[in-house]
Amino acid sequence: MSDSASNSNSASNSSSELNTAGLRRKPRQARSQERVDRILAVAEALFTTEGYGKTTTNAIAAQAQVPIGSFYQFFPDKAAILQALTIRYTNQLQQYLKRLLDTADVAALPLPEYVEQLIDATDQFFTENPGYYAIFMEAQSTIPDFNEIDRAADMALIEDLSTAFAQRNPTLTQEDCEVVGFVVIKVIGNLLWLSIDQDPIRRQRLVLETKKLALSYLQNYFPSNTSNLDESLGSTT
Amino acid sequence: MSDSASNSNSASNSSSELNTAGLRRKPRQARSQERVDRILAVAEALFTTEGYGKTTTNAIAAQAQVPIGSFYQFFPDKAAILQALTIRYTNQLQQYLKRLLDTADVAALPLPEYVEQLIDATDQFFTENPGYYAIFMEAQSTIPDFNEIDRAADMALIEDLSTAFAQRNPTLTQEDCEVVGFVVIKVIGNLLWLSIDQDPIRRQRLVLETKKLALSYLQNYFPSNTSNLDESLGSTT
Amino acid sequence: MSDSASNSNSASNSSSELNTAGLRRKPRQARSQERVDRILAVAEALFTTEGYGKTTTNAIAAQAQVPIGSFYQFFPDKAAILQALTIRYTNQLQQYLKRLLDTADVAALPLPEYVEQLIDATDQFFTENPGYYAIFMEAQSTIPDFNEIDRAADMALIEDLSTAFAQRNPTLTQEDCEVVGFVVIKVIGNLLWLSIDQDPIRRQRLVLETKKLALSYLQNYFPSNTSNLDESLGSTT
Amino acid sequence: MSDSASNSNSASNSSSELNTAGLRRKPRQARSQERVDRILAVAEALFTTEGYGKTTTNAIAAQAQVPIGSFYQFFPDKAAILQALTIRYTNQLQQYLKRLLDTADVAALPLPEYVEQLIDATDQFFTENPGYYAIFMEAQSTIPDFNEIDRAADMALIEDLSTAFAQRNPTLTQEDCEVVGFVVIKVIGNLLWLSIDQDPIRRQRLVLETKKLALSYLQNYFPSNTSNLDESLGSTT
DNA sequence: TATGAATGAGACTTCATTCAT
DNA sequence: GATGAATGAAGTCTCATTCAT
Repeated sequence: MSDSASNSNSASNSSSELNTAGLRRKPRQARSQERVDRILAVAEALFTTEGYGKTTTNAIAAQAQVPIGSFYQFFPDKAAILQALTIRYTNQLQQYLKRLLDTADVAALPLPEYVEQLIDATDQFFTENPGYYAIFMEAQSTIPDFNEIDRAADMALIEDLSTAFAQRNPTLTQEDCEVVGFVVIKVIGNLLWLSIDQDPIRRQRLVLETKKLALSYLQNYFPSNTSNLDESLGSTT
Repeated sequence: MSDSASNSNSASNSSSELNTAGLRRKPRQARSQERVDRILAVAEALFTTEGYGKTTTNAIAAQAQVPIGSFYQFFPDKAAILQALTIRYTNQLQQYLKRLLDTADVAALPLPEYVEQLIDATDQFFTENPGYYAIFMEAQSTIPDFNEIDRAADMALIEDLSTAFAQRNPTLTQEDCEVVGFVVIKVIGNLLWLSIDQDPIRRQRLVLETKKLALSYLQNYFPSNTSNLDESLGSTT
Repeated sequence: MSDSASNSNSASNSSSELNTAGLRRKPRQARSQERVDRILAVAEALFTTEGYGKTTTNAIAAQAQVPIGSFYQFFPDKAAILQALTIRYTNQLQQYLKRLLDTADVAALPLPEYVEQLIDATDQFFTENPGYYAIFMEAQSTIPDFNEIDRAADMALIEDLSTAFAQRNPTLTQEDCEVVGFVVIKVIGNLLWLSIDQDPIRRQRLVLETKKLALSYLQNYFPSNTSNLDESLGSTT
Repeated sequence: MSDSASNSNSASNSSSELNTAGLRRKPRQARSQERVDRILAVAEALFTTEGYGKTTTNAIAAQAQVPIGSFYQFFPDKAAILQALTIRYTNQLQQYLKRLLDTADVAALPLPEYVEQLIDATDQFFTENPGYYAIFMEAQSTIPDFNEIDRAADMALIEDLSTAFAQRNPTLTQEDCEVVGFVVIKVIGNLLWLSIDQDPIRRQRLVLETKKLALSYLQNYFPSNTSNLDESLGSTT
């Protein structure tokens, strides 16, 4: 409470910026940030298990052990928390993939391996964050103009990918890179999310198909000498 | 199911069955059917423009000129109407595509043209039914176990596609056909829906990319001698 | 909806119209009307004793033994009940005075006696309806544009007076009559209301002064041969 | 109180005393006094435009650039500010009229001119302080026993008038003077306030009627040789 | 069967006031 | 003394659903 220093490492720093989006008041003090974090964590859980519509702000506040009045000091309304959650998620995924993509080895990987890494990473992220897509979709249908709000957050992610693409094939226009990045991100996200609640075997198959899909598509833009997909990705079980 | 000829004798039958899903009472009389139709039409409009959460059952009933009491004779609760809507939509899309796929000419088309037709048809359906995907997503996050409910409706659509695939390449297993059908349907749906509220130029580009994506992917399962995608699909404007 | 005839007598009509103002739904059934009446009665009491701000809609509904949901079926919001109350009051006062003024004897009375009757009647009305003015003032400061809303209701009252004036002195313009009516009504109302919570002696004096004031003023417009006010009104105690 | 010369030595004294009423702590320092003044100014504006009920203490404090914590060091609660405002207003009006009445020339004026000056001054005060009456009425219905609280403040004003009356007609008892003062003050206040939001022509007429009313009434207590009201007040435009 | 007035739990949100810093 | 984040009781109002007519 009275601890004077709490931010000597810059790691937590970036994470604290993430939660700032859509907030009414930027929580400067450590306790406030903890509260916001608790609120988001509880909200994520409730939205996922009960659904957005059936989750009440009072329930969120109560479970997060934050007075409802304080809740509304941080979030202007119920929808804001949904928005904060999606933005936080998008940023987390971006960080997650950025760490992967920025690794020199990965960037230099042949396309098939590259795709495999990308998709495995995304898959892992989804597994670790089961609420991601569900919350995304809820936001989609609940928040007016969500697409525009989201586009900004999404952009960072797509641009990272786009940059990697541009390095891999300098002849592509920026437009090309962005569109391809958009398609890849969205398709992977959709397919992996659909695979989540399937039985393990089918799930594994869907992940494999996702890789096949992405790779086949990307090869249009990154021609290589690898001609046999099955060889590079391994065959079906 | 795989019979290529669509029988004309039980035409009205299938259409009346469509709206039966999730209904409390099968409306036998013409007036009831009209009412159900009006309810669905109004609900579709309101869900799309206002969002599911902000649409009240009373508003739906009022606009559909159906007494609220009667409303609850057809639909057990608010969610049921969402379910009925998604099922109706899925069936409509299935009918829509079935009509296309069942045409002998189309089935015999080379893969690129086939894909093009499939995607253009889906795109058109989305354009004509702007609420489709939005309602789908709402159902996803609102109705518990929606995926399982939906899977049945989806199945018919996927099976149609699957059957077409089997005819095109008899060496594929049924499992393969179904998975590929699932992937194609979902990916096309997702991408086309994302393109809907984009500006025309970007939208056109996304449709093109969708075709590229689907074709590249399908060529893994339907090898042919067409090697140049751009030739077969035409280049960007 | 299907009731073909419902307005053969005009007597109860006017009384039922009174409470209709500002209502969300016109209560057609007897039970509904009773409820509205109970709500108004309870609200009047609570507004007077507790004040408008401290009176809750739930308290009103509870004391009136009307479910809060039903309450909001009749009144769109808390302010509407205030408005209904003021309009009802104005109408009641109008009815009250009209009955007096319409009496042939009264209309023919010399001005001093006429004024005396008018003020005594108003005083009695205020005594019988202690909430009148308080609620009026609350409405004044709570409802935006209340003055305009009120003006209509007020008009009837003023016009009755105005008509009586015109008969008494045909040389007056309508404009004159209305302004004088307005001044008399407002001044009497204000002064009598101020006298309500004073001790009896002072109160009686204030009523007397009110009569003196009104009479002196009116004599500007209705010259007569009565020259000594004290004679006609009696002298101070 | 009735001394005709207004002392110049304790000028700032009186002004600082004005805001002291109902305050928790007498602000000794200049900054505190500024703050109280700012609070009152902002509150007056907000109460007038938004209404008392919809104005929050936090909003007042924020707009007055006074920390909410400090706010509560000056005012025990929200109602206190309303009370302070009314008392300040009453004092201001008293000062305003006192300055007028204390002028030897005015006191010696014939009754019609005297009344005219009094009413014009009051009218001007209302015009310059548009929130006066509204805030008065709000206090009336919000603060319990406001009448008693107010009576003290009012008394000074009435006593000034009462004194002037006594000088004008020494045969009147003090009781008479006070009652007449009360009636005149209240009636003028009420009528002028009602005229404020009317169109200019009607407003002018109402001011004229107010003069006629007051003069007619006062002539009962101050008989003179002026017999024609219209001559002395001028005729309508 | 058809109707729509009635219901009331509970949703979201506000704001006067406090008190730890 | 000064500050403003924190508080939570309580307010207004909604709406899915029922059931008496």
